[in-house]
Amino acid sequence: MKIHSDMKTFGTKIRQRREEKNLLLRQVAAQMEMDTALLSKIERGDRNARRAQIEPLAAILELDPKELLTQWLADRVYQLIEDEDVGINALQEAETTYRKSQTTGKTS
Amino acid sequence: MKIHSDMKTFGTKIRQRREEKNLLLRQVAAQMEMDTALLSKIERGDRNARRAQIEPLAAILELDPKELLTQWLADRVYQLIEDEDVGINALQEAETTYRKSQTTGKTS
DNA sequence: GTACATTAGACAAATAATGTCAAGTCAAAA
DNA sequence: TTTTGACTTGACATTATTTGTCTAATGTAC
Repeated sequence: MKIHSDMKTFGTKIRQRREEKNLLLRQVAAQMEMDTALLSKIERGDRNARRAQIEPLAAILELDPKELLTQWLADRVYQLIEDEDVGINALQEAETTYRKSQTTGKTS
Repeated sequence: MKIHSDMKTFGTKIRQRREEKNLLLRQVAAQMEMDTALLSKIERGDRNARRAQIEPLAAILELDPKELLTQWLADRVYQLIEDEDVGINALQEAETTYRKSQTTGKTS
């Protein structure tokens, strides 16, 4: 699952922050009500956190939730395209679509 | 699942092409060895095709497989970010990561 | 050595995606 | 106005993927 040693910005970000705050995996995991092993995997990038776990995590680590979410989403997007050679084209196509949807303000 | 009436470029693309070629759903579906109903859903954008179905489809419809794949990927990327307001930021982050991975040429 | 933090791996549980079927709509032909 | 054919819908079954758990490692400091 991990591709580049330096690729997982989400995991490294939260690990870095956890260490800054001198917290142990098990402490954070407990607050998140998750298994320590799982959090370890998330930090190391061989599992993804779930969408619903982002905000709680940001709160515990005192990180900006939007930034963290961005990072998490970026990882997932990247995982989707990483081994396709038309990856960038797809990204740009998606971006166009997204921008359109924003300006037309459609929600559902 | 469908958000904007004009959003699903993959589905509309293949439907358009199928109609150009005057093929029936069941004809294409048969060649793809899939249920007609499923193909219908895919064309209408309420199901995604699988990755492995893209090339066969492109062949049947005589579409450029890379373009079709791009479209398919773009849809999936879009689906991932569509209801997040940091969507664009994530896309750009992902793009940066992707470009880096390309230049360093890492594969696994 | 023991103790503690983290990691790895196998497996289980949960969730999501994909596929199937039968019944439905709709339009055009008969 | 029935029938036919193409397509669609929705409920459900199947399969695949993701997420979570447990136990046993590894590594490091004491």
